[in-house]
Amino acid sequence: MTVRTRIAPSPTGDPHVGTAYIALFNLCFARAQGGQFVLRIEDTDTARSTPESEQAILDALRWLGLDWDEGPDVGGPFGPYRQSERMHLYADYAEQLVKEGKAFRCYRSPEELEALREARREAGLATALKPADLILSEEEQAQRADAGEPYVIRMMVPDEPGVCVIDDLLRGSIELDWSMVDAQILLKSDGMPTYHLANVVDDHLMEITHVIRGEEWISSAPKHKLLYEYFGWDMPVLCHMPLLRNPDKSKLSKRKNPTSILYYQAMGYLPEALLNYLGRMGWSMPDEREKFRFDDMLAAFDIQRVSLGGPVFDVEKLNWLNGLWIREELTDSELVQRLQDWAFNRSRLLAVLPHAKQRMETFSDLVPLAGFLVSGTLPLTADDFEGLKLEGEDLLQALQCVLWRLEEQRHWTRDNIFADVKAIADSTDLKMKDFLAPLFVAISGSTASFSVFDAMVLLGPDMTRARIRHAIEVLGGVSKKAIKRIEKAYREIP
RNA sequence: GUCCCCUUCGUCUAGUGGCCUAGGACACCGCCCUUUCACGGCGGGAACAGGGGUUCGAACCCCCUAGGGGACGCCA
Repeated sequence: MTVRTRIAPSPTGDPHVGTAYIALFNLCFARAQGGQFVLRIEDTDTARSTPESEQAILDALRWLGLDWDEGPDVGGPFGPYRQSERMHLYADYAEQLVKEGKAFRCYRSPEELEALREARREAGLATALKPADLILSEEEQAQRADAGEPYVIRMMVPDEPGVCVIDDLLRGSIELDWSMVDAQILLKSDGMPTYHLANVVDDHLMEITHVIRGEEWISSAPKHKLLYEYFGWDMPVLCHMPLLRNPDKSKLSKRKNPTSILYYQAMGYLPEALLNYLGRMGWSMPDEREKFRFDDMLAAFDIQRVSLGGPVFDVEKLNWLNGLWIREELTDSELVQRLQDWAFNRSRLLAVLPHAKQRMETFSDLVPLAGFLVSGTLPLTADDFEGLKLEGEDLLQALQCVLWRLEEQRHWTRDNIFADVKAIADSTDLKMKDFLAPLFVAISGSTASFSVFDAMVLLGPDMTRARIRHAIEVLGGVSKKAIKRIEKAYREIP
């Protein structure tokens, strides 16, 4: 048996630990059976996916020690959907389905769609829009086509009651109601395929035999199964992994937890330990060992040992495990090397020194001045924010707004960060200087520090957000009631 | 709201009908080690969501209820 699995991470700007988690299990599953693991980054959302973000994912996975095989390069990891010569592939397949009556052109506008969904909601029906709801009269269709209105291609789906049976490697048969399955868009009006079409076409062309993906995909499996049937292709074996969770059990998200691999890098975790920890999420060694290498995991791997309850990502246990790795697996000289590679290297120091140099009188000033750049969580207390112009509820609101704004920032440059912070500062009647003071404390632990914007650039988005989040916590946190009020104010900021 | 998935200590988990008076790990608490803090060692509290079946026997199989999560986009 040749097993090929693949991963289609969604680059939300940074390499997500959830992506590494799925990649790890794909890799173990494939290799344990002598198969291949083919990595493909699949994001047809051109607004957010960039060659840089895709490269960052590959780099992060390599840093963790994961690797992959070169498969038939149908998608290929480097922005395949932006390559225009490949674009027609998906359009061709979509057209083929239209010709066969298995898909149709849809000229409905977003407003019409919303109205249709609303009507269904009111009628107490599922909001899934069916072909019958969407298809226009022939005259109307022709009229909109002649007017050159944009259209999408949607797949036909059953309208009559019934269930679709999906077989899952871990969960057995899952019965999903066809009433929940809408006439999924296959080709967007910009000519891009949606995930659903691209995924099925690519998996087929790449001869993928097994798909291991997150649980959030279960409900769209019927669409995929239907597409395989429409095309007359064999469907891969499906396996849905549990979702990594925040401490409150919701799906792991950067609003509640650092999710970027880059953050764990910046915090100074060993890649071996982080990978080890991910291997303990929903999985265990037969002998219940806590500490193991990737090779050990591979040798003992059995997909049936995956437990289905969504595991909470517990930073405390990760910390313990990382400490264990440092103490037990690294010699002193190896540790020296790791530390040098991590932050005490030439290029890193060169990036920091220009900011510190102006304020240095002796070498020994460096660590007090710039130590916060290589620290993790700062030892802050509410007292550190005393005596500033901004205080109380206003302070929390300011920090929360900055945090939200920065969470949306995709391009982490000094200018962009400055613009983000300024926008929020302008919404208050404070001077920039006074507005910035608490931010200094949150980011660097002191009001006397070099430019907070330079510091944020050097710290990177995830560490910056973690620091602000920590500051909010130290200040007592934002109550549910306050969050509503702040959200309202936030929305009014241009 | 509708559909689906899930449910063992606070957290990660072992457990696939008798080995379970439910084991390990993190966290917490106590003691020891120690000039301090860690590390390490020893010990402690802490769970089968609830209710019905099936069975000689149920954490494990079935049903119902409850709780949690996910999905319901021209995002993946």
